[in-house]
Amino acid sequence: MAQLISSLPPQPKPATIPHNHRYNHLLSSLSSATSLSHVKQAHAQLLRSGLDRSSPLLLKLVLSSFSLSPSLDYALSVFAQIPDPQTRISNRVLRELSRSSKPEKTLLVYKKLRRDGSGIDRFGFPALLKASSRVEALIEGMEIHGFSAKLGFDSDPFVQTALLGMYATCGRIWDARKVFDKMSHRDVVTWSIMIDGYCQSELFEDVLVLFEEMKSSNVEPDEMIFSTILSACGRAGNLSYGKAIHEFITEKNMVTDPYLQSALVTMYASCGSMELAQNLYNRLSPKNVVVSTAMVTGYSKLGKVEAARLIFDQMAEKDLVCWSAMIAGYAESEQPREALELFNEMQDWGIKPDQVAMLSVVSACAHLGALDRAKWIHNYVDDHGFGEALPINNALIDMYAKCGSLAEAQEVFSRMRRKNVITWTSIINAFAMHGDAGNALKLFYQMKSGNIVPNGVTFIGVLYACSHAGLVDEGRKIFASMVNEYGITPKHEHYGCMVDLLGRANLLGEALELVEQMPLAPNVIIWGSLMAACRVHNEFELGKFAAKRLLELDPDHDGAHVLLSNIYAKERRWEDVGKVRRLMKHRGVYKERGCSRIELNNEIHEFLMADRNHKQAEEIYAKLDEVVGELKLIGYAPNTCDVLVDLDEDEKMEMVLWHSEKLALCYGLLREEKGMSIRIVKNLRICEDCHAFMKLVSKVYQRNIVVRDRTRFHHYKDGLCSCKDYW
DNA sequence: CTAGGGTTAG
Repeated sequence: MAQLISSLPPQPKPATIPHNHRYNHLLSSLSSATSLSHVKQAHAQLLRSGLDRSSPLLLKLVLSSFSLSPSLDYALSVFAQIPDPQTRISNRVLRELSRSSKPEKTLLVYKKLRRDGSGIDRFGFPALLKASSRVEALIEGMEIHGFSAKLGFDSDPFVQTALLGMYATCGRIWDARKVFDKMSHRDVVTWSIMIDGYCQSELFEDVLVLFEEMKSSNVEPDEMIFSTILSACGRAGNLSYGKAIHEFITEKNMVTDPYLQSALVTMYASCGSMELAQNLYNRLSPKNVVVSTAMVTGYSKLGKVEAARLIFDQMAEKDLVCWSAMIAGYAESEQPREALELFNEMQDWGIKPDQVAMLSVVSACAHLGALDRAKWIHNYVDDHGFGEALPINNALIDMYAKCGSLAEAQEVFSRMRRKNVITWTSIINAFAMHGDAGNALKLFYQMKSGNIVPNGVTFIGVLYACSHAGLVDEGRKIFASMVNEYGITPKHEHYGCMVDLLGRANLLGEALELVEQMPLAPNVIIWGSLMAACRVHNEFELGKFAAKRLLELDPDHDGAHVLLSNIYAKERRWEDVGKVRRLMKHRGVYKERGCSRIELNNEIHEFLMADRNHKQAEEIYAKLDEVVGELKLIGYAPNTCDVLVDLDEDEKMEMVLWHSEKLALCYGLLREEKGMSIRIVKNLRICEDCHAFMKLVSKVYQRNIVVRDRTRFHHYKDGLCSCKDYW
């Protein structure tokens, strides 16, 4: 057919070809067109043949342009050339646009139609409203609502359902409900949008009530509405209702539906019960990719990444989504090396990452904290066309900051043409975690003057910065403005920052007052912050109180046990010390083993505490002896107060000296060129002794040392640390 | 000619 079209004479002779022949010919050309150039040729013929008012042909032309054009622009220009398009043509254009990748263009066409006074009927409104929902354009949606009412279409059930959906996706659940209540006829689709709206607004109780109402109004539930309900059960953590729905579905023989299978697995996983998910999964045969991926994600989110890997390895065919689920699983389970390894393996299989997969990879590298690897990934991002994507750039800022390079984080930030609240939050947080409160606050004010509205996450970074710089009044003001100016309800994290802020400034009474007055029940974060402040300021009584509250909530919290036993030791209450120790032994509480990484020549070296597995272990321990000797000359004495196990003082001293960050540091001293910074990433918080040790080494050996611990960065230079000894 | 509303895994 392509041959036929291109061999047509440029000027068909109208006189010799009958009208309906030309009509049929063009119609069949358009129907069989397989590329945009065919459509363009047919378009040209259409214009020449005098059939350019024939609406079936024009409709066919518009539809072919939409389905064959790589961009929507050609289709839109075809549409624009139609002098006075019939309503059914413009309806189709609205429909195509509203489902396209550029739904906002629907609203532009709407405005044009309104300007031209062209008709929009009850078939056009659902498309317009769908477009408004997709871009969350509430104002436009309401205007369209008004217009549809003026024309009397707001009593059409399809228009009403679309209105309902528009309000629900724009977060206006009560406006949605108003439309719903006015409807005289509701079918399963109506109920399903309404229920999904409640689910999106996290009104899970209402979801279940509504579902009961639906059943009693004799509307038969279908597969789709069950998957909506199941997701509500999962998000609400309502396992018993979820199970009931499962039984219901089983009775109706619907468990063969792949959508429902994955909805069930996701529901069980969100309720924390992978046993039930696995139970169901075992009975499925064959198992499709989607449900297997749901299993992988379910296990990963519960921290059972090995179980996830087992499912993953058993999958017969693997697509991009399941690869990225597994990569994200490792990235979020603190196994960034496995995540990056898997990413390489995925590429070996010839699977190209998309933006979502790329985000997991960037985040894995952020967890890893390896700067050279970060630069490699940044290059990869640019080379594979992700360099302009906003979410990717936001993740790059975070990655560079967590790999210790504020400069590169800033570089990414300043090159970005578009910035959103996440961009600003990321750069503010970057400065905050490096202890540069001045720049963090400067950026915060810059952001506000640029009319970017901060959200709850932004304030965590800003308050964190204030706390670590001792800016008490500034912090108080900002906390107040968060509540009063921005109407953000503080969460535990915010109160935790405030407790930290006050605690650091030795305003422990005020910190306690805040804890007692806050409307939330204090959790592990809050008591942990208070306890840490007490540790720094040697506030034994309050420290014991906070540690005990913490242990009530988390009986296995290692830090609280350590603090309690240390305080008892300082008070020479040996019996209590013994009690705590026995309790810990009984409960099997022990500190997560310290682990530090250092990257040298693109290779990542990992050290566990007291690790002798490294191939240069001998040299490293010799270097350690040398460094310790050197430091002792200027007054260093190992400080064993953070050592947890019950040992005599000499043994404790050895334990402290074998902390993983000291081993990594010595390896860095051996291998890293003079003048280069030594960068270490640690899984736990750095202990007092290692902190003092790093400071001294930075002075004696004239080295800049950068240590990332569990919560922040320490930059050591000339015997001082950027954290000013509070962390 | 015959158009419109709701789903699944990262």
